[in-house]
Amino acid sequence: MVKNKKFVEAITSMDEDFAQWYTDIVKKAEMVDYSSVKGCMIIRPYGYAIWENIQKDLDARFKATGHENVYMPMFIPESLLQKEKDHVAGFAPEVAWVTYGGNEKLTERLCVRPTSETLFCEHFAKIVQSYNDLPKLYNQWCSVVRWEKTTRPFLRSTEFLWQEGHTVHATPEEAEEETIRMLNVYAAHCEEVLAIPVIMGKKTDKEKFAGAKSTYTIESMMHDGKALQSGTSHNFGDNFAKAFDIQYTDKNGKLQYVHETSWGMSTRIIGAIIMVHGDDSGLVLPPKIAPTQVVIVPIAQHKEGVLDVANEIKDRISKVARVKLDDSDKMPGWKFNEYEMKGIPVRVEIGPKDIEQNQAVLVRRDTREKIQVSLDEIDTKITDLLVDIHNSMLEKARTLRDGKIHTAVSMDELKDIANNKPGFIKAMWCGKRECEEKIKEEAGLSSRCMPFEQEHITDTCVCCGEKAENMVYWGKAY
RNA sequence: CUGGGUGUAGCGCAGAUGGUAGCGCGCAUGAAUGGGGUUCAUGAGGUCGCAAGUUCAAAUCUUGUCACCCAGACCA
Repeated sequence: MVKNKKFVEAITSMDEDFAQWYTDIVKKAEMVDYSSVKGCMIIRPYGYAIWENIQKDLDARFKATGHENVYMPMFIPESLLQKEKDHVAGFAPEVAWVTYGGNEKLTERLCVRPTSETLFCEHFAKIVQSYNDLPKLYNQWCSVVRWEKTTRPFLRSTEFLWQEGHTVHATPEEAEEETIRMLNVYAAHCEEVLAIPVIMGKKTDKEKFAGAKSTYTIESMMHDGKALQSGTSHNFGDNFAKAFDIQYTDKNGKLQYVHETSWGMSTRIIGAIIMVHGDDSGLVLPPKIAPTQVVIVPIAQHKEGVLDVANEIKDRISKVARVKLDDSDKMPGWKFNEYEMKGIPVRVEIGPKDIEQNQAVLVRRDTREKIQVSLDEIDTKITDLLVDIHNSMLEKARTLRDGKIHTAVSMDELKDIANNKPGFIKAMWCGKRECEEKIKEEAGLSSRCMPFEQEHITDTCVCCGEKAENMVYWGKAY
């Protein structure tokens, strides 16, 4: 293969090797670096700035729905973790343990939180006594540790950043309402901010969270057709309340168990942003979370007046967008490639020829379309363009995804599609775990969710032929 | 955890049968150039992942170990 030496920094084509393409992007867009601890990633300023923007939006949505932020310890005593049996069984295999404090061996080992249900439960048990204390709507931003066997930047790392919401309610109805409310918050965030279309639905029992009564999910599809669980919301019912003895006195003076929920979204979503929107030139960032929304590249900047005009328009654009002016001594072509790699939504080119005509060239990252605009209206044009870019990114992602959703009515068809066409497969399911496991084994597909928007494909289960209960999205997942 | 691959300068790589390390890009300085990774000159930068072992001598051979990549299994 002939490699042009000028393009040594170029990334692997996504069609050639999607996994390698992903790795190239996270490294070359300077989002992460590897650390010396297995599976742990260093989130570099550019990656972290994206996370901060995600945080800002989500946090506002949480507050708007009445939630308060708290912070729990990162250590959980073994005995506390043990209290809910399904929960321990689910997490124990991937937990990191602290056994020494200084030089002294601990009498009880502490686990580094893989999630904080148990800590919240212990706390809720103390602070909830009466129906007047309910609901408690808490959230925390923190990192958690899960000793995963296979790790990849953002998608699955040993330590990762996330938020976990934990709420307790007086009634099952309120808990269910909260669970769905937060799922909707996630879906809205994904579509309105990240331009990622999602499928909302319920997890099967096999796939639900350890200790939950039911788990709801938003599933998104990556460019290679694989699924990424992008956020989950769990209704615990009174499972944890019983294990941790979280009771309150109701209006009638009777003791009742609380009903609890938890919901989370993590830095994993950054992996989705990369794999949903990215292309062979690098990242394509949704404008709302792009650390820099507009980059100005002056052309022939040493020439009289160019930088003055560039600075002038920068000041004006800064009132409507996060803007950066690159007046470094690199070549314009170098800058073009660099900022495409970084996924900056809009590039402004301004050179002597433009200045003569009182104009600038806008180039949108998603379509690469070049637009000439008068300097007089550059700020309003950019405002509109950022909105337009968001909308067309969402539309494009939706179209791509829908083109990769197939339907199967028989096991043979299911296997055939699984082997030959990347994407999701809609198929009917009887609800039995055996069938789900058989589909995993024979077709390599896991159930992604039972979507809220059900379709009737056939009357019978794609696997066993017995009466079907639900339409399920099946797919290969990250 | 299973199978395959990789580890030599910031990045990408070359170093046959052991003899003490090289190329391209990048970086620094200067000059020209500037609308898609521009050019020339000069220069800096490496205990060859780590640890033992064999040897007069190890990037090279042996063993161990750590990390990363890929495919699976496991799993938010």
